[in-house]
Amino acid sequence: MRLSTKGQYAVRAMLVLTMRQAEAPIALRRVAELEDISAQYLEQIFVDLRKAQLVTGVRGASGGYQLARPADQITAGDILRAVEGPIAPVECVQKDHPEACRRANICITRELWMRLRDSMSAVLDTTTLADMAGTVVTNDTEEG
Amino acid sequence: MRLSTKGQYAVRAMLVLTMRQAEAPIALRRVAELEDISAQYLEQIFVDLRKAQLVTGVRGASGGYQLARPADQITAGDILRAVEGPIAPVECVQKDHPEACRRANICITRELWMRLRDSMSAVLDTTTLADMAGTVVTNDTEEG
DNA sequence: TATAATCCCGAGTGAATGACTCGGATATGA
DNA sequence: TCATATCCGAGTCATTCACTCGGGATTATA
Repeated sequence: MRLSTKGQYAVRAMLVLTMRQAEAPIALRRVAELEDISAQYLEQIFVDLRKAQLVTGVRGASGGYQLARPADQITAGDILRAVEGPIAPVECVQKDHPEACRRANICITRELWMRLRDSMSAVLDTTTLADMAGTVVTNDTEEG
Repeated sequence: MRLSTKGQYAVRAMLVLTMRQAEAPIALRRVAELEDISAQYLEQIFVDLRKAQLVTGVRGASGGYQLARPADQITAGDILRAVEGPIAPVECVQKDHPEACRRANICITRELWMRLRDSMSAVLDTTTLADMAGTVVTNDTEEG
């Protein structure tokens, strides 16, 4: 029942983009340094984030990444779904699941997993990057 | 963000014990048959459940397993913690975690993970076996 | 117009985990 | 005594995780 580092890194990286939001895009390498994440691994993560249209990449020298939407319109759920797939404790309660398993109608545990999924979504889908950035005590993001 | 099959099997197995609760203990092999789970794998799961004092094993012929407490005093959280460890989306927000990570005080994402953890616990720790068994429409547990 | 900086992309890798299996030892009711 | 159980440690095989490697395409800037 653990989040992968991919998910954690993605949220942290998105928060860097949020807090350093300016005219100029910020380079992946810079994000990696600030958050102490392997740049090459972070690259893969940004591929997912870009495909999910959460960030836009600017190529060429002095390029980088920017949020694709305002920070109050991107939730933690958006980010996690982009890099980790559907938020569901078990496969049979995925929102977009094509077919239910054949014991769905008699499955007692299914209701539990649905309620668990919903309680997770409730937190993740209502917490935006702006919310999170707002809780910061204006510390630097650098290592402490 | 997926539960392992171990956790799912554990809950299903405990529900079998709940619903077939009688004088006699029920054999592991029977539970495995009813729920279509590998008996040898289920054995490992019952080791965890027994160590967590959620079930008691009765050895010898016509032995088996029983709930160690009434079904309304065992929660889904008890079961999952027994077989999967602490319920926490990331390590740094485990309830029994010995030391916080060194960036805990400046870590923005930590609060999100704590809220996520709490929302998960809220569901899992308030749902008992009795609750779940109560929702059943008196169908047989056999495959359908 | 070089050139360095940057994003973009597919593939590979080594360790860890997940989901089991195997082979037994121990206890006990019939 | 013997079949039926729980108990227990170890082994296996596939998958996933958390990266690394080696390039190609694009673009500001010197």
